[in-house]
Amino acid sequence: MFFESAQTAIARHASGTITPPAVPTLQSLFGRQPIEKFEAGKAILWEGDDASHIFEVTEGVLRVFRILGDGRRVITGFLYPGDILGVSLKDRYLYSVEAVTHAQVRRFGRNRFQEEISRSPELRPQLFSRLCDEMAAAQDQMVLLARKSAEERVCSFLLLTARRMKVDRQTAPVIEIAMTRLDMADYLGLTIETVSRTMTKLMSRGVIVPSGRHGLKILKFAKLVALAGDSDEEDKTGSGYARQAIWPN
Amino acid sequence: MFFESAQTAIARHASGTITPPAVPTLQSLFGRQPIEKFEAGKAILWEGDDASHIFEVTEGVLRVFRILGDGRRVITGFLYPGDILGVSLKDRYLYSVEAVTHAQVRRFGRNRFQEEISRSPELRPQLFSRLCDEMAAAQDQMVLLARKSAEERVCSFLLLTARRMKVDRQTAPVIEIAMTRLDMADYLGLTIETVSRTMTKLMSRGVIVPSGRHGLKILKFAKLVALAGDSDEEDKTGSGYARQAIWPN
DNA sequence: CGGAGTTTTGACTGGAATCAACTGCGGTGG
DNA sequence: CCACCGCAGTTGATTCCAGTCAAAACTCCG
Repeated sequence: MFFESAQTAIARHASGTITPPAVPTLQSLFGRQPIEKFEAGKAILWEGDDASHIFEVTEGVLRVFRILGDGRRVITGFLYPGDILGVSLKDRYLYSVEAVTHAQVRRFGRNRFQEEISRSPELRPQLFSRLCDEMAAAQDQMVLLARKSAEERVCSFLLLTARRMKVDRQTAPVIEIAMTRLDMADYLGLTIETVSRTMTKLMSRGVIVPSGRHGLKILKFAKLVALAGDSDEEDKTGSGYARQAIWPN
Repeated sequence: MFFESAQTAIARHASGTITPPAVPTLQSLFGRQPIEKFEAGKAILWEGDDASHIFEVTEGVLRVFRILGDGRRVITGFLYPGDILGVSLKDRYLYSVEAVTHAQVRRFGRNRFQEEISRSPELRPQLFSRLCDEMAAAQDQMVLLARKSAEERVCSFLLLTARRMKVDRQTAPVIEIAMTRLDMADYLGLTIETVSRTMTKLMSRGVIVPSGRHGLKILKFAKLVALAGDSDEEDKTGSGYARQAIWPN
């Protein structure tokens, strides 16, 4: 599977003897870069900054967001280990990025990154594929924000989180919600009160139950899917999600 | 300017003697393809279809949309002449596209398109640039849908339309609203009634006035900008918008 | 234990949705 | 030519979902 193999390559690099992987992956580019650590709440980059670097998340969760003039915040996405940050860029970053939890990233100069990309016919389709995934996620989010109710939004978010953690839906999966209610609200276009109320309702209906500090056990997966609203969508959980890259060399 | 020069290349191709442009552009790829016409309301492609072609819009306006299981529709964007359609794709289209007005497109096989892209170091950065523009637009839209009021949404839409028509803001520009209230509503995450009421209010305040069948004259441009809500944003009207492509060969 | 930040809960409000009636316009055919 | 129809758009009355305001409860630390 695409993501797995990339992760494995990283792991090899991080631990022992460093040998270039047989097929270069986007992540393998970052393998030799030093790890940078950020505590929760610290900024990795700011909207409007000179877009000088590309980042790979190696640990933790990040939030990507923009702020309206009067302080309204919109979180456009969360980043997890294995995600790459700053790929879709102009000459300045389009958004700010902060650590939600303690987090680690590797950094790669943009010019060098672009050289590598233009040199390598293996890397290019991977990069295209990433951008397309990002676009697909953005469109899902537009659908959510434009037409879904509060409950549908929260359920969609829980399912998205479950998907990112690659849980299998059979065994009452436990997901970790690393972010605060405020982060969730700013991601879902709601208020913290509405998020809280909706979560409470889902718990009282036995769809989910708390599980430890930030954990949530999904008791009724099918119910959650139904409540998420996009009934026509294919099943995106599991291996079907990581499709072959369609872009040629 | 980036877009202008591309358009000019197309125009040359369409009219007389066909000579390859000095620097190939994405649009010049489409120059020799036959023109296909669609009447208003007809579908160009459907979500889930085999993503076999890339399109260039040469005339008219298209809507890009997705449908929730129960019929709710979300328009994720509109396409104007010069826009390219189907670039950000997996093996299946992520959305449906219909003609809003009578429209014309040129079609290019995806495999051939990908060959051309991977062969040409001039074309690749242009394609990346397109994808990045698309991402930027998607993020603006997420901000709009997540946090803006009905009035801010409508004003943002009018400004976006003005920008796409490259009007200059000094001379009380007239914009053409080709789409119906329903299209606007499904794009802005509102209902037709709310769109209608908001437009009426803007007219009664003298911000805009009707101008012919589908035309709107913007009388108070600065007011419209203020009402659009994103006060921190830079001025995107005019030449500053078409930046240099940042991607190298 | 205390205090700050986060989350929950409750009462109330408000902006947009809904439901419904009406207007205006363009096309069509008697 | 104009009466009629259908559709897009407007306007009004009412509803309702999520926002706002406020206070209490919980959690994590030092």
